[in-house]
Amino acid sequence: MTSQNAPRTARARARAELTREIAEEARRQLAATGANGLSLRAVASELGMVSSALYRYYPSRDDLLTVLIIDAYNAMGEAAEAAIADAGRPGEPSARTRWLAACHAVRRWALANPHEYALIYGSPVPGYRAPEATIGPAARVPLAFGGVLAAAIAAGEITAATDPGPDALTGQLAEQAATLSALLGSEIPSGVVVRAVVAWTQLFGMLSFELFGQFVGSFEPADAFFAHAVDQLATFVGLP
Amino acid sequence: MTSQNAPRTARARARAELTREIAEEARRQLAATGANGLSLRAVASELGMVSSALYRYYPSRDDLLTVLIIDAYNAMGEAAEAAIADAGRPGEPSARTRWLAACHAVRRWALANPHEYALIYGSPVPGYRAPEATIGPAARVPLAFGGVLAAAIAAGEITAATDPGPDALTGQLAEQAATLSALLGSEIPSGVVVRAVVAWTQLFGMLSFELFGQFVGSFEPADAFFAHAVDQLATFVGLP
DNA sequence: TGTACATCAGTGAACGCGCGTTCACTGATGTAC
DNA sequence: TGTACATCAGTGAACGCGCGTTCACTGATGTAC
Repeated sequence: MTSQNAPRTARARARAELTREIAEEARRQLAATGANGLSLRAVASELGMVSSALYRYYPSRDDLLTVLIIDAYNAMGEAAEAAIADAGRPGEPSARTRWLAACHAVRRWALANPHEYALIYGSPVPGYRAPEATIGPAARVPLAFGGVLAAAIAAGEITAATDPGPDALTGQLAEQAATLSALLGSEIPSGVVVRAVVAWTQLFGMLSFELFGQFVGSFEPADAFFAHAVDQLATFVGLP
Repeated sequence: MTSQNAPRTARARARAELTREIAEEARRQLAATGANGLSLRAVASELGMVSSALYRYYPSRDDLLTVLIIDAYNAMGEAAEAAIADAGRPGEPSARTRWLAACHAVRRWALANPHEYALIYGSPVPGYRAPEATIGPAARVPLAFGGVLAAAIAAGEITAATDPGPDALTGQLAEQAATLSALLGSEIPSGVVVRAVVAWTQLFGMLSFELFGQFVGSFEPADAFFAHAVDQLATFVGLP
């Protein structure tokens, strides 16, 4: 996002600032109306410009959307990472504490930014194809959870009872889990990796249901259910 | 959807038929382009009519959308119910077999109808407020799973080990679970109900990730992971 | 069975809207000598 | 330090598109007597 050096000239400074301001205004409109309500004309006029001027900064609407998507992934990733770091302060924090803190931080972020959540975890925007630049930021949350697990393994905090016979993996799945485990750069057993992915999908399943209205009439408000579920799944993953 | 009696006059017959054909054409376009690509003008012209003629059949675009949403919920519900019924043929089917059959049926339907899945489980259509008529159909899938559980309880197939101390529920959650249990009209323990909802959200979390592209680069194709996960969660729910 | 009237389906034109994107332009800012 | 030229930001008009919805209308279908 930032160029190689701090901008020297007034022109370059103005450009950097406006590039940021456009994205910020777009984010504001996204938060207010959702991805479909994001209009270049509205963004421009809010900034006191004419719509065609935006093309000096972003080559198309999709590029602006990409920036918002990347920012949303990064914001959620940061929220999870910060929660994990903060849970580590008082002397003896267990991996489970950090794991649960990350779950709650992800939910807090999602509830505070429902349209940005929908942008990255809802139905894909029609006609939009995510470029490769989104892959890295999208991986931050899973990597944060993976980091907690890796540390837990290193500290011997994962109970061996979590990957016995029933977790024996077949061909395709075993390969995928091994690849993912290697990606996390650690010695997390495949069985634990798969259970973690189960917990990860459950987490986002709950959030989508809560935000998209599937809990209306049953587990709404979902606070208690959420807390209970992440707790049970932390155990499921093997965090004591 | 159907009027009280079979239509007598030619006019009434034609009306019933066209009402259905409009919805069918709309469903076709939804499947091809997604909810945003659904245009009254396109539907009308595909049927050889002028767009304003649709207003004799549906008062607005939102009403047509509502029909599609209800149909999608019903289709998925039927798929689950049929799978459960079919899993009951050969003499001694366990509740677990039926549960797993329902999970796989839901996934099969979702993969075959990705845009309809996105319509009901993706981000809400902007500006659209779901009317009460969608509540019943939306409940079919959860009710189908609930029915499997209720039968399992009646047959003594749920292991008691699934709701011990750790499943003790706090105020809000206990109430919600009791309400839901009563709604299923059976004696399912609250702890089992909550675990079933966890499994339910996990199921749809997986599907959304698979369909919306979050598994790209890790658990894609997701067949093996899906099978493994629903198996583990059937155990988690307490189905032996 | 036949006629007079009411109901209803479908037409075609129009309203009013907003969108992303292109393009030739002017005037300010920056750079090289 | 001053001048000549190149770069770039922002303008304003326009293109071409498609959308949902309204409305006065005509002609066919149905109904009552």
